[in-house]
Amino acid sequence: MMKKQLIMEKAFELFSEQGFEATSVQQITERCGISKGAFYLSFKTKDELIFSMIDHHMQQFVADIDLVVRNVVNKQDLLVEFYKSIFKNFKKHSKSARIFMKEQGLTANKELFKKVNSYEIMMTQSILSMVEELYGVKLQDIKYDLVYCIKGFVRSYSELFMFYDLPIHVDELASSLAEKTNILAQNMTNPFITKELAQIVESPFDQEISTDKLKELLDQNIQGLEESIERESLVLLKEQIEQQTLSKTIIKGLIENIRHLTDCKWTAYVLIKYFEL
Amino acid sequence: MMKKQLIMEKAFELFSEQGFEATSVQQITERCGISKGAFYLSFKTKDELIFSMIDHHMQQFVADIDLVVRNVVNKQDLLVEFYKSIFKNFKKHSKSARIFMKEQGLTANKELFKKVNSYEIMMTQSILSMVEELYGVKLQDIKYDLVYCIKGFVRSYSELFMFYDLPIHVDELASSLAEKTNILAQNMTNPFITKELAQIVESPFDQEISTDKLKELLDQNIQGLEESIERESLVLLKEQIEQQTLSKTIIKGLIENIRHLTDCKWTAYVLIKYFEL
DNA sequence: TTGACAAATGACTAATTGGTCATTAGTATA
DNA sequence: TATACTAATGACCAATTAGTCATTTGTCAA
Repeated sequence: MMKKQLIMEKAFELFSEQGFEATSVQQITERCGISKGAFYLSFKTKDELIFSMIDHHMQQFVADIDLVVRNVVNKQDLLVEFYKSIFKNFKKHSKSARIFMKEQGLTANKELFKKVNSYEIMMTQSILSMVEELYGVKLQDIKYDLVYCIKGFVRSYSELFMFYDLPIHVDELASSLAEKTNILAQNMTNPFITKELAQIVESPFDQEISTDKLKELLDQNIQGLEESIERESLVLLKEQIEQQTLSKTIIKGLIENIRHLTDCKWTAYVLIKYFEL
Repeated sequence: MMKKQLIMEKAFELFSEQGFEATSVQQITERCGISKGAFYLSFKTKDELIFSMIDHHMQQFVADIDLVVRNVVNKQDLLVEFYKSIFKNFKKHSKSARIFMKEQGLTANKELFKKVNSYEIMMTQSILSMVEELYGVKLQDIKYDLVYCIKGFVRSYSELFMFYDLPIHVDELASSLAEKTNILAQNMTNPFITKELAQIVESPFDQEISTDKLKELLDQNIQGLEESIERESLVLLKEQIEQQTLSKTIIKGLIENIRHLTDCKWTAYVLIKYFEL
């Protein structure tokens, strides 16, 4: 378990230096200071490593956004907080963003594409639920289009973080984009993305969370922890999956208990979806 | 010359199927029905092939946009025509767009990055000049920001062409985005991208067109043509580079003569910049 | 100290890579 | 037909790749 993490970290460095296919298992093991055989004890193939890494990074990203969107108290600040969170993430993880968000297009591997795409869809859904929260039923017919605009802003301005080490003021950027978003929401009359179109785009790669997968996920988290409130929360949550006896409020509380752990962000996100909180 | 084209075409197919590094010279030559040696008669290395392909496709793209931006008669239609042109291009060349516009999967090669980046900058400058044409001095302080919004729209909505074979109505999309752009232009008060920031982002990779390179380019075009008005125009234009004796109007006309040839689009674009027309 | 088991090694394989070059095929001129 | 030339070939090379497995090392309890 420890070793897996080491490999992923070092591999990540190499990927961001040289790119995907250009990095050999040899190089990874050298930088880790382990043997080739040891690598294959942790990962069955090189592909498995790549898949794990994408999961890891995308999960962090998606979960972070969703957290902000769901938890902002003041509706007035929601947009600004959303943009702030997203660009702070870009600033912090610009390398992984560069590798995983952009590589989408040219990955030969169909499985890989599907994976990245499914996370992209989750992100889109988070944004959509934010737009609904913000503008309610007022903007039923333009909300899908607005989501695409927001995604466009994010893509375009994130370039500033990805390729240049500029001293960007995230707060100013966020409030500038929030203004733009509001202006569009209030003035747009001619949307292009309709509900139907949005559904077509989102549907084909839709991903369900199976009970088994979720349990597996929890087991992983549990194993990595010593006796603690967080660990116990996880154990309780796992029991709730098999048979839900506690109230939603209590379950929500248990999830809150684990949310602050880096490795549990994703689990928390999935649990919220699963229990429909 | 003929063979170069064949190789580039077939290689392009393979790249869009399997990706970049995953395609071997072997595979390319097999699909072309030529030997390995023959490949290395046309290109010194595999990298040279990649560079040529990027040049070829990006040149088409950039030149097309610039042409539209410069030549629309009715200022009212400018925005719509711009978007229409760009998305028609995406629709037609979705594969190359997918491969080459998504730059940074290829971070491995610094030279490659610089190349793609320089084209990106040219595109940005075309958009900027459009914005200036559209809104004049009125929007001095938000024009750079507006350019980033436009780029964002393009990126976000181009996704529809890249990954899904949807029956998109380009005209509707264009007018929808034109509306958004105008709304932003008229209501935005809080721009983020200032002139200084824009200059920092654009400057480091600035690319100059050397006289020699331009002559080389013309020679290439001339060689590929039989006796014709177009060919003679090119010859005359080459003379004008060495010693400019004709008026700007005449030179403009000569450029118009060659513009319709696919292989001369780029040359026309460069010539216009060179003679400051 | 011994024995049992898991963790880790790195030499090895088989396949593939980009690139070379002595050789051959094809063509045009004399 | 003979000569001179270029275009094209594909066997070959050294380097590198992902992945394997017989062997060694480390770590326990008895």
